[in-house]
Amino acid sequence: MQYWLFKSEPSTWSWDDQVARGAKGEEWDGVRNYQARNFMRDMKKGDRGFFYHSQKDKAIVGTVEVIAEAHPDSSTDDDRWECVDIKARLPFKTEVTLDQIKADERLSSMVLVKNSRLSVQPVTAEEWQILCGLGGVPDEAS
DNA sequence: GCCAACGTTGGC
DNA sequence: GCCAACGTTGGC
Repeated sequence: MQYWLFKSEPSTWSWDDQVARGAKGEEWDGVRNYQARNFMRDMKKGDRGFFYHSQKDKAIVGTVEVIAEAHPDSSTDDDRWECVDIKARLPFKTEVTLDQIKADERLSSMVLVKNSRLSVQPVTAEEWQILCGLGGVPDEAS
C-alpha cells in the first residue's frame, strides 16, 4: 500500500464536502498538472492519503482512501487528464498545520515543504505514521 | 492582495 | 527544440 497527499482549496472542495459524499466518494477531478496526474495513475485501490487544506487553513485535516483507480476526468473532454476517486476515512482529532510540519525535522523533506505547488503528492510510510500520530488518528495500515 | 515559483504555451 | 510570455498556485 502506498500513501499520498491530496491538496484542496477548501472554498472549492473541502473536507466537509468530501465527508458529505460518504462511502460513494468523489472524483478527484480538475487536476491539470502532469506530475500530479502521473501520481494518480500510480495509485491503487485501497491506498491511503491525507486531505490537506491549502490557502487559509494550511493544514492536514483527515485521511482518505482511494476507491477507484485512474480513469478519464469527467470534468473535461481532453483525454490527457485522468483522476482517481477517493472517500473520506478519519477526521484528524487535531489538524496538523504546515507550520508544524515545517518545524518537525522528521517531516522536512516532505514534498509539501519542498514543492508547495504540487497538488497530488506521495507520502512515505514513515511520514504517514508520524502524521497520523500528530493528528490523533490510528495508523490503520491494515 | 501581493508576489515568487513553477508549469505550460506558442512563436520563432 | 528553445525560450519568452503568460497563467496559476499557494504561502506570506
